[in-house]
Amino acid sequence: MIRKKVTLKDIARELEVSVSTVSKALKNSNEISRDTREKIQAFARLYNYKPNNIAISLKNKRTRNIGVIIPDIVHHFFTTVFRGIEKYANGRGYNVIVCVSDESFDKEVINMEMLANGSIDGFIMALSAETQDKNDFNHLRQVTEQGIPLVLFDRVTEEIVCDKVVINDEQAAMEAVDFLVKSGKKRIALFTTESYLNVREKRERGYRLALEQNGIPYDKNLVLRLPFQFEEEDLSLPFFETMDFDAVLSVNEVFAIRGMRLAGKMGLRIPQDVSFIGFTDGILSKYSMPTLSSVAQHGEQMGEVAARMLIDKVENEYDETDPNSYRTEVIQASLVQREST
Amino acid sequence: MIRKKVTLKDIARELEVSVSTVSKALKNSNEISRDTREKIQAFARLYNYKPNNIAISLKNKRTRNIGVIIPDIVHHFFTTVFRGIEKYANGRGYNVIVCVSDESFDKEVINMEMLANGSIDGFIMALSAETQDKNDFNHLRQVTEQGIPLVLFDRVTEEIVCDKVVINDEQAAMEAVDFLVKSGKKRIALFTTESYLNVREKRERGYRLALEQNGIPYDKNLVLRLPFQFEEEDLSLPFFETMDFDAVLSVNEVFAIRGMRLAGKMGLRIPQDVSFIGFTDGILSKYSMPTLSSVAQHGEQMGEVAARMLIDKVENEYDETDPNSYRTEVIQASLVQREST
DNA sequence: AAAGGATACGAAAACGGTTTCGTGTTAATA
DNA sequence: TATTAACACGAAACCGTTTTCGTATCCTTT
Repeated sequence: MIRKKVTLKDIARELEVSVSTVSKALKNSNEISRDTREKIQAFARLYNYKPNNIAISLKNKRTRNIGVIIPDIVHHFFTTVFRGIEKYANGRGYNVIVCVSDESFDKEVINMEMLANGSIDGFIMALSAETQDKNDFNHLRQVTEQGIPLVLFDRVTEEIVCDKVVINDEQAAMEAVDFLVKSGKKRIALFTTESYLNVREKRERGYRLALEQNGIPYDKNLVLRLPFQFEEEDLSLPFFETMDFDAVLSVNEVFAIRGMRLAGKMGLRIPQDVSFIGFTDGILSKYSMPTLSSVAQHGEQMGEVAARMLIDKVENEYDETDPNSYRTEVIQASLVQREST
Repeated sequence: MIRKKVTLKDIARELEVSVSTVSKALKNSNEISRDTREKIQAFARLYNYKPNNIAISLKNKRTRNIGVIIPDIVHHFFTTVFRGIEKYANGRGYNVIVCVSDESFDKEVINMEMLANGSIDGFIMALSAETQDKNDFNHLRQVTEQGIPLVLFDRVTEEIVCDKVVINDEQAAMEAVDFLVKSGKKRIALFTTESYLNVREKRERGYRLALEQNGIPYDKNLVLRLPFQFEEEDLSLPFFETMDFDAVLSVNEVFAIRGMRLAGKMGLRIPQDVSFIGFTDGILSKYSMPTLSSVAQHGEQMGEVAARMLIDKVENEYDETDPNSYRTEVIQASLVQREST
C-alpha cells in the first residue's frame, strides 16, 4: 500500500546495473546503449521514479528555491508583489519560501539566517519598519558577503549595494497633487504614517515639491501623522475640527478610506466638497463607497522584475565587488481615477 | 571580501582533527575532551560556522519545510490562514514553501509533484476550484500513499482520508439567517457563486435549513448565482428588477459589498430597507460604507490548527492505514455585527 | 606485570544523486 | 595479425552532515 520513493540504487539493484549507468541512462546519455537506456527508462517510468530534490541540491549547491521576506502577508500590496514573484519564479523552475518579518527586526534577522544556510539561492525582500527605524543592515551585508544574491523591493536602503526595484513614488505623489490642483483644489491635506518608511518619505517629498511648483505654500497644519492602528475618534478630532482643506492625499489606502467615511458622516460631499486620493491601489479602493482614486503601484510587475533580476544573478556569473553589477529598476506608478476625484 | 561558508571539513583541516571529531565537538558530545571541544567551538564561533541545512535534510530525510498550496494569494482569507500557519510553524522550527494553484487543477498537480520530491515534510492545502469541479484527487492520493502527511483546510473533500480543518459553515449560515429573521426580515435573498465549492454548498444548505426551521418557504427566485468576476450591470438587473427582498445573505464579501453599493444607488436605506450579511470577515467588511456584518472565519486560528496537526503527524509515528489516525477539526465561525444589520 | 576499562579520537558508511575516469570488449584499421 | 579506436559500462569521488564502530593510549586494578 505505502510505497516509498524509488531511488537510483533501487533501480540499479533490480536491473543489475550500476547506479552510474542508471543515472546516465535517465539523462539519455549516449554513453549508454540504446537497449539499456530504454530498459532503464521504462522501468523508471513504471515505478514513477523522480529524482530527490535535496540530493540534487546538495550536489549542485543550488536549491532552485528563492527566499522572500516581507513585513506582512495579510497585505494587499505585498501579496500582489508576491504573486508576481511566484508566477515568474515558477516559470523558471523555482519555488518560493516565504518568511514574514512582522515588521520586526529580530524576526527578519532570524528568518534570513535560517534560509541563508543553504535553503535558498537568493533573497527578495522588503525591509521591516523596525529595520528601517534602527538603520541596522548587518544581516543583509552578511548575506551579500557570502555571495548570496539579494533584491530589495519597495522598502529599500541606500546602505546596501544590491539590485533594487522601487516605484517612482515621489513623481507619482507630485502628479496626484498636480491633478488635485488642476481640478481646482486649493488646500490639500496629507495623511501619513508615524513610523519611518522610505516610501512614506518619498511620497511626502513629492507632495511638498508639487505644492511648491504650483505656488501653494506648505502648511504643516495640513499634515496629519497617524499610527498604523487608530480609532476613528483619533482621526475625527484633528481631522475636522482643526483642519480646513478641500482635498486629501493619503500615503496609504486605509487612511483615505477612513477619511472618506468621516467626511461622509459629516455630511460632506465627495468629491465636490473634498476629494481623496490614496496610495496603493488595492481592493479597498475598488470597493469603497465612493470608490477611491488612487496611485496604482503595479505590484505584480514589481514582483516579476524582482524575480527576474534575482534569478539572472543566481544563474549567471557577475563581479560581486563591482557596483556596476547592480541596478535599480523603477516601476512607473499611475493614477487610477475613480469617484473620489 | 567574499568569504564562502565554512564547513566541518574546513574546520577539521585547520585544526588538524577529523571531521567526525568536529561534528561531535560542536554537539558537545563528551566523547571529545574538554580541551578539544572548546578549541573547536571557539574556532567555529569565530568563523561563524552554521551547518548546511541541505546536507542535514539529506541525512535525516527531514527538511523542516512544510508546503502550502492555496488557490490564490491575493486573498484575505487565505493569507489570514497562511499567517496562522507561518507563525505556528516558525515557532516549531519549520519554514513554509508556498505555491499558488491559481484555481487550476494542472498547476495544483505540478506544484505538488515538485514539492513532493523531498522538498517538504508535509502539505497543507485548500483545493482549487477546478479540482473540486473535476472531482479528481489522484495527486492527493499519490502523496498520502508515499506516506507524506497532508492536511486539508476550508476547501476539503470526502474522497481523501487525511486530517482536515473546516468551519461550521452550515451552522453559521443558519445563525445568520436566524438573526435576520429575528430582526423582522421576511424575504431573505441568497447571493452565491456559480462554480462548485464545498464551502458554498454548506452555506447554501444552512440557508435553506434555517428558512425551513423558521417556516419560511424556500423561493428559488431569491437565489442569485454570480460568476467570480462580474460587472455591476450584471447584478443590477436581476437584483432589483426581478427580485423582491428585505435582506441578503452572501456567501462571500465581494458580492455583499456590490449589493450594498447598488442598494445605496437605488436609494434604499441599509439596514432599514434591506440588510446584508456576508461571509468571510475580511478587510472589506470593516471598511465598507456602511460596514458589513459578516460571518468571521477565524482564519488565523484555522492555520494554526492545521499546522499543529501537520507537524504532529510529521514528528510522530502513526498508522497510516488506520482511518482513526485522522481527525477533522471544526473551527467555530461567529457573526460579527456591524452597520449593515 | 598482566589484564581490564576508560578515554579520546579517527575511519568509514550512509543519505541520493552527478560526474570523472578507468577498463574490458568488440570492431575497424594498418 | 597486431594496433587502435569506439563503445558500454562500472568504480569511486564528491556535495556536507551524522553516527556507528574500531582502536591506540593511558590508567587502574589484582
